[in-house]
Amino acid sequence: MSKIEERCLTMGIKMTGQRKIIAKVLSDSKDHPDVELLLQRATKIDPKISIATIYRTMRLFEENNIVERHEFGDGRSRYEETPRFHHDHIIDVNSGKVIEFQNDEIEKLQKQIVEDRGYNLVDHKLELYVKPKENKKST
Amino acid sequence: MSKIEERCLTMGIKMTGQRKIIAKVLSDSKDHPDVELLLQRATKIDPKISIATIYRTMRLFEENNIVERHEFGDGRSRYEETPRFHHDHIIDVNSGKVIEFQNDEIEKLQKQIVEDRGYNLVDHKLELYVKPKENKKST
DNA sequence: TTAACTGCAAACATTTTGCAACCGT
DNA sequence: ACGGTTGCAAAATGTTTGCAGTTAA
Repeated sequence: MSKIEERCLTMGIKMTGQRKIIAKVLSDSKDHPDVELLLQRATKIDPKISIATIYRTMRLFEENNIVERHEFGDGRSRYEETPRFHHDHIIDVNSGKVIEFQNDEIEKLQKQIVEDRGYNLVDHKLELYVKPKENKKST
Repeated sequence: MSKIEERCLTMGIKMTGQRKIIAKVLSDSKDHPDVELLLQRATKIDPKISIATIYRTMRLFEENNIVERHEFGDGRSRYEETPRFHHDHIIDVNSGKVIEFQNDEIEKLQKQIVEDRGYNLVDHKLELYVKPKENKKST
């Protein structure tokens, strides 16, 4: 049973065949797939799964904090299993590669910034768009 | 002449009647309007301006670094005149209000994080989603 | 003058939804 | 059995584009 499927049971989510497949596909993904890619991967297991089910399932998982949804600026949503330890993302704009990182000091500063202004932090998004260091500039 | 119109001239952008209106509307906006809102405001000056022109003009301005485009998670793009001093955003998820802030220490840490990994920072996005501090919790 | 711009409507891409059939508990 | 779930296709949403007519330089 996939990690995500376990989380679903904890949340009392009814696990249908399709949801199990989607849970497994995303649990096995080491990248940050979009709906199209999830559909491709799920289709290999169940060729008649529909994109509407992927959308509905990702929404369900997101509402239950089982997955995180990201918008990295390419127009569509991308997903990852909610990580046990929070991290942010570095996006290589040349290759599209996404690298995860963690920085406690920034986290602390964020909390402090909003609390100084009378707010509580409920969520945040930090994305660093980068290009590889090079001697020659590309493009 | 609006601040944005001046910037356009510097960039050698041909200033049509519609572009002048859109430039003025955005220069006068103190919030972060989306295309729909820009259209509403522009329509008060020229009732026959079209939404396609707003889209095309915002893209043109964005490509020339005259405006910044943001996606605050509500599905549509929102714009602001490219600020003379960089800042990030706090979004009050209850009211939708956007507050700008600046923190040099975080900026420095971001640069350091990517450079330690062999990259150059070309852009970044930092958004803090908050709720007002309260004694009672709402929702 | 003429290449670029505009308005309109159609096209697009992504996501959501209505509905009848289906399935898990 | 029955309420939730699925697949399909249609609709909704935000954005882009082809084209014929218009305009700024």
